[in-house]
Amino acid sequence: MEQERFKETLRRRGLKVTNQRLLVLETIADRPGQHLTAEEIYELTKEKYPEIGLATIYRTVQVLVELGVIDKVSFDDGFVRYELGDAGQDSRHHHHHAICQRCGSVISFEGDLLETLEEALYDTIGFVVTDHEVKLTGYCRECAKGKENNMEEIN
Amino acid sequence: MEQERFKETLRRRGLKVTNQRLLVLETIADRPGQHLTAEEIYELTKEKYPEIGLATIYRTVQVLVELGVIDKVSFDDGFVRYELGDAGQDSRHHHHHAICQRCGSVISFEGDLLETLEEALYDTIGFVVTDHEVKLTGYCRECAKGKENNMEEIN
DNA sequence: ATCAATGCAAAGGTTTTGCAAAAAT
DNA sequence: ATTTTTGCAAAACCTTTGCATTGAT
Repeated sequence: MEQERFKETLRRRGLKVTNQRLLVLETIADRPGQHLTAEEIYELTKEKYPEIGLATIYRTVQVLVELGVIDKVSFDDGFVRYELGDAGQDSRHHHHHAICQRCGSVISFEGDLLETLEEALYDTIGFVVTDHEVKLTGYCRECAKGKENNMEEIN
Repeated sequence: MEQERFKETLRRRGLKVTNQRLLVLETIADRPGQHLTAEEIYELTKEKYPEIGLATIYRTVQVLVELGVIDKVSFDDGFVRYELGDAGQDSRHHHHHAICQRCGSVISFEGDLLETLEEALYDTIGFVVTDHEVKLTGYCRECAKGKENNMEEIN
C-alpha cells in the first residue's frame, strides 16, 4: 500500500517512522483537492491523535515538503497551505490553480502547456526547471455574473 | 512625466497626494527588476525621508497594489515582495519568475503563452481570468553545474 | 475646516525554537 | 544505548491596528 512507500522513504533518509508523521500525511491524503492550512491539519489530526502539538504539524509538513510528498501553495490570503503532491506521476507537476478574487474559491486544473517554455528557458539561460506553479486570478462563473450587476464596486 | 499620472490616479480615487506615497513609489520604480520586501522598501525610503514609519510602508504598498501600480509577489521565502507592475502595457500581465531553489536568485522573463489556457478555462468552467502568475522552480545555470558535483547532498 | 494619512507603540497572527521527556532504531 | 522526535511554552517574525497628531484639500 501507499503508506509502506512513505515509511520506506522516511527510512531511506534516516528519518524515523512516527505515528504523528503517518497521521499528518493521512490527514492530507484523505482530502484530495483540498488545500489545508497548518491549523486545519492540526485540528483534523487531533481528532485521531489528541495529544499532538501544533509545532509537530509545522515540523512534519516541512519534512513532507522536503520529501516531495506534499506541496506548499499560497493563495495570498495570509495562510500557507498544503496539498498532496502529484509527484511520481511523470516526474513533472501539472497541477494549477484558479483563484476567484471575489469569493476566494479555488479551482484546480491540469495542464502541461509549460513544457515549451521550460525548454526555451533551458536553451536560453541554462535554467533547469524542476517544478512549476501557475496561479490564475479572476472571477469564477458565479462571481463574474454578480460583477455585472455591481459595476460601482469594481470601478 | 510618470509621477503626474500617479498623482492623478490618487486624486481620481479621492486619495491624498503625500510625500510618503510619492517616495515609496519612487523607491520601487527606481529599481526595476528587483523584488523588494516591505522592510527593504522601508530602509531605502528612509534614506530620503528618515521620519517615515514602517506602518506607512505597509499601508502604502497596499494602496499601490490596489491601484495596480505595483504587484505583490512571493517566492516562498517567508517574505511578501513588491515590484513595479507591468500594467498599462496591454491589459494583461506577461511577466513571470524562475526561482533557483539552491541560491535563491530570481530571473524574470516575459511570456504570453497562457492565453490559450485562459480561453479554455472560460469556455469550460466560465472562469474569467484577470491576472496570472507563473512561478518556476529549479536550478539556475551556476547551481545546476554545482549540483552535478554534489549528488550526496541531493539524494 | 474637514477628512485622510502618518508615526509610534501595542497587539495580532502565524511560524519557529529551546528544552526536557518520550519514542524509535 | 543512541539519536531523533515530540509537546509545551516562549520567542521570533511579519503585518495590522488604535489613536493622537500632522498634513492635504
